[in-house]
Parts: sequence; structure tokens; C-alpha cells
Amino acid sequence: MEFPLTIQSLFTYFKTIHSISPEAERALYGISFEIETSKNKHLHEIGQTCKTYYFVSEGLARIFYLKDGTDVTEYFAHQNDMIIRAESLFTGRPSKKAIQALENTVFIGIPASKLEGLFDTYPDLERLFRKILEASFVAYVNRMESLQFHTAEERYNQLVKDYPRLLENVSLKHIASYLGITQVSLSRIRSSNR
Amino acid sequence: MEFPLTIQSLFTYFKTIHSISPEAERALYGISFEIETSKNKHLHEIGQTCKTYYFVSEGLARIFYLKDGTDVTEYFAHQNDMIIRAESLFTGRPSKKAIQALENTVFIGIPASKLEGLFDTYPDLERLFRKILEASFVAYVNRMESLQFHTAEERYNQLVKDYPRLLENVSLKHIASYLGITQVSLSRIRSSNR
DNA sequence: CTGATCCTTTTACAAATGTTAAAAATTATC
DNA sequence: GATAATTTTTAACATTTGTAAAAGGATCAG
Repeated sequence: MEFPLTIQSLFTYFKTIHSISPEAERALYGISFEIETSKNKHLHEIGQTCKTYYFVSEGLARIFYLKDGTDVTEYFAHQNDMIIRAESLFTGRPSKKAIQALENTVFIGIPASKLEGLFDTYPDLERLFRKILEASFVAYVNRMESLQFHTAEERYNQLVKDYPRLLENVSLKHIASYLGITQVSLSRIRSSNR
Repeated sequence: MEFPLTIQSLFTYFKTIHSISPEAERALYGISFEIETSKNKHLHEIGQTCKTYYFVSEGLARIFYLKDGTDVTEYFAHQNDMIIRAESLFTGRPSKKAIQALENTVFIGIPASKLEGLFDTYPDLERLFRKILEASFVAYVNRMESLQFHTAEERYNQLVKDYPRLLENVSLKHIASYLGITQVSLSRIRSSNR
């Protein structure tokens, strides 16, 4: 079956996690939608309740919120990454966080209620999403370990190594808050690295 | 159906997350086992590959590992909490972490391979475990937020507020490393709190 | 009870990070 | 292209946290 390229490439990625039947794939395609968000625009605003799983098909995005009025980046999503505000999607409460595109970005959205409806018919799909969640869980555990036990400098160097593209597209302000430090501190780390 | 009390109370907790059919419950009971670990003893050692979901039915436990030779606590598990070394269970790689009882503790173990076998017959069960994972995911996201954006003092006060029992049963050394700070630093925070 | 061990606090000093403000560099807008 | 707005760097100083070492407490085995 022929899907649009953006969705096709995400589904190809899904297959590396858990392969699903063609019927399940078609059903998933039936509820998936593409949404393009241009650089710096918000896909979702603070205060909305998150009811959709999003994945980045092309581009780069972040989750951020306002902590005492200052913009704080919680998460960067690269190609194929799931980007959800879990504390809202999984609890039904409004989210304090927003999703913003950092480049022109194509998101694939999958409405949670429709997806859960498909789970009854296609257990394969539920398994796929359980495994996606497992993988995200591992990523969060590792990130927490890094926040807990590595210095800011180590975290910065690791980030640059893992995602060199980030530096070219994201302001240092956002990178600093993602690392849990101030811009000034990040600037010092960068200059001592030279 | 009558299960042993420890398993019964865990299953009662499961029902608050997602209720499953009596058949599924019986099947789950069939693969669950109880294991008691006395204070300070290890349920699992470093280096083993984690193949079992554990839950704390009674007592208190932690996940820890050795970072450059020093004991570092990653996680505390209270009653009904899932305690898994996700980076091993979900990837099949050996874990660098160990599980230790901090009081005499009753764990309920559920072998992952048997559980996944049941998922095919009882989609309900897969849903339950997906939702358990969702809840843990939310907990980790919140904990990360706290590590990223709160001071050590705020984190300590929050921990004491959430789990007053922890102080009575756990050495400050473990609490300090859980908070991502040194014992000395924790001691300072405590004395300034007086 | 006693010595040994481990845990906790304290002290003194070092290193890292935060705060505020200003300057420099970059980017956006008209 | 000029100006305004934003981002990044630098500086000076304050605060927090880390390190190492010592002392005081608590706990445990014999």
C-alpha cells in the first residue's frame, strides 16, 4: 500500500520496533494525519489537554514551559521521535507545556482515542505502542541518570556529540535550560571548551 | 477467587489502573510469584539481565549501582510501585544496577516472557501493563523536571513531604545520592532546615 | 560490655554554578 | 542598508555544591 512519504517513513521506523499486519497498518494510516508547522510556530499551546500522539517525521521540535515566567526546554524531538506531553495525555489533565517547531517541521499526529479504539481490533497496534513507550521510558531513565550524575559540561558535550545538528538550529538559551543550567553557565562551558 | 493476601492487594491496586477479566487475573496469578527479601539483602545483583517485572507488595526497596566505585541510588520503590531495571528488561542487555530491600520486603515477580505470552490470549493484560508503563512514564517525567529545575533543598523537602517514612528507614547516604548530591551537602541542607 | 565498623555531621577550602548588568554579536524588520 | 530586537558573551560578585579530613554517634558482632 502506498502512503504519503512522510507517513511511510515513520511507519518504516515503527517496523523496526514491532512489525504489524498490513491491515493494522492501514487502519493506523486511516487515523493518522500530517501537520506541518513552520519554524518557531507552536503546534500546541500551554493549557490545552493533550489528546494526540505526535511524532516528528521531518524537522525538529521541542516541548517547553514557563517556569516563573522563564522559558524552559524540557525535551527535543528529532526525526522519528515521539513528542507527547505525557503528564497530560496519560492523565487527562491540561498541560502546562507547549510544543514548538524549531525548524519547518512535519508532524504525524495520531489521536489517542481513535488509536485506543483500534487497539481492540488490532492487538498488534497496542503492542507496537507499548514497545514505543518502553523505548521512550528507557530514554528517560538514561536522561535522568545523566542529570543526576554528570556535570553540566559532560551533559553539554554528550548532547553535542549525540545531536550535532542541534547546535545549528537551536538557540543556546534553549540548550541551556534543557541541560538544567543558565545561559551564562553554558557560555562559560563553551568558552572553556575552545 | 482467593489469592494470597500480598498478591491480592497488588491486584486490587492493578484494578485502579485498568480492570481485567477474572480469567486474565487468574492467568496472571498463575505466573506471578512471591519473593521475600530481608532487610539490606539483594533481590538481584549487578550484571544480571533483568527478565522479570517486580512490584513491592510490602516493604521498601531501591535500585542502585556503582558509579566509579560509589554506591548511587537511582530509585526508591514503595508499596505497589513497580521496580524494574528498564534499561535491561526492555533491551535484553545485562543491567549495571542492583535491587536491594531496605526493609524486610515482599516482592511480587512476574516473568516478562510468560507475561508476554499471556498478552496474546488476554489483550486486557497487555492494556493493563501498557497503562502501568504510562503511569511510570509520567512519574519519571515529573522526577526529571524536579532534577532539572529545582534546587537540592527543594528536592529534599519534597521527598520528605511525599515519603516521610523514607527518613526512618533509609540512610541519608542513599537519600543524598538519590537527590543527586553528596552526603555533606545533604547534611548542610538538613541543618539549615532546623 | 567493648572494640570495630559504618553513618552522620562539621570544618575549611576549592570548584562550579547562579545573578545581575553591560557589552558584543547576530538576526529580524522596515 | 539602517535600526531595532534578540541572542550570546563577558565581567564581577554571591551562593551553592563538592572534596577531604576529622570528630562524634550509632550499630553490630563477639
